[in-house]
Amino acid sequence: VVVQSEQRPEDQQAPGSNTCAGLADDERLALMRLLVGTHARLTRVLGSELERACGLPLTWFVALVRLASAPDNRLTMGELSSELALTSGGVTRMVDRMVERQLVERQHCPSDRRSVYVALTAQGANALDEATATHLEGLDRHLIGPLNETDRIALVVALTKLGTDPTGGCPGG
Amino acid sequence: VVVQSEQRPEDQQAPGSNTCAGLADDERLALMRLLVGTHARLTRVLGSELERACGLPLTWFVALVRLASAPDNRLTMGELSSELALTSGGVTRMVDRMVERQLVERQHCPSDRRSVYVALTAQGANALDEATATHLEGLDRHLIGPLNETDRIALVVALTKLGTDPTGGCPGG
DNA sequence: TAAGATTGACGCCTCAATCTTT
DNA sequence: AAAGATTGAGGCGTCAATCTTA
Repeated sequence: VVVQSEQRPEDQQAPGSNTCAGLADDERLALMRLLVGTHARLTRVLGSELERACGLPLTWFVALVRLASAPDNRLTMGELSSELALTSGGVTRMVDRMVERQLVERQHCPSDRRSVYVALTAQGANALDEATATHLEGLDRHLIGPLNETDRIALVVALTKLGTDPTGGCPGG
Repeated sequence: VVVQSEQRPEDQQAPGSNTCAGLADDERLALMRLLVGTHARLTRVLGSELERACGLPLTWFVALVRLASAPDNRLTMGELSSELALTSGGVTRMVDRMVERQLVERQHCPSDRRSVYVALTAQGANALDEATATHLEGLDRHLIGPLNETDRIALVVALTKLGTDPTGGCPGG
């Protein structure tokens, strides 16, 4: 069921008028703005902290986590693409860079020779171990710390509902 | 006050072990993952809908909204940079592209000749008017629709607390 | 023909250096 | 010297075309 917000007077303006004076106060835009701003700030702070401490981009860390928790510590390119909300081409290039640093390696997939596995290396596992403490501490400080338990639970509930939106559009899924 | 999460057994593993088997279930990582995923999906869907319907990138729309609600429909580059969570260089290039499409124009700032105003043009105001209906409808469908009022309010509260984190790092602010 | 992955072209951002004005 | 804005170099992602295998 689609909830149609009640019509607001600001929504109806003569075309060519002084252009949406009250638009900045729109509740829907404000919420979106909040979400985008929070995401930007959080990824920026956590990313630079992790980069400084461990020389590891935040996106690589996420990829390493997914690989580490996958069966045999490996995933196909396509699976990784879904996990990271990246296009196929984007994953190819990210994996290229991670292979260069020997954090992961490509492996043939015997059951389907079109697919290629990307597998965690020992070096990748070590890097993940080292980075984990730093990142979890950053998460505690910037994401968990400012919220009480009620906030945190409500946030999970709301984001989960948004995540299961059937009209969604993921590149890799 | 920083809430220190209770120690989880998964956090302590022998170095060089099979590497963080339970890491994927960590509550903090899961919440961050949810936030990043929701942001990615939402900006992707709303962005492509707006682009298809009006030929306007989502980031431009946000910029136009900020300009439209500013005094005299204009902001300095630095102010716009803060509003959009973009670096100074990023804003320069974005404004370059918007000037090219005649949605905004640069104006000298008499009071401080180092600054330059970016001002909404009539054409920019029209583009904003046209895009607003599409975007608000998309917001209703993808952001407001899936949530009930309780969720929505809780989401605003939580994100606001995260936004006022004193340890934050904005490029333009 | 379709699916999985890669590649080339390109868009958009960041960082650091630079220029102008304060 | 410091602040506001711009520029060049470079990183990282998307899209569309391509190649290989099913």
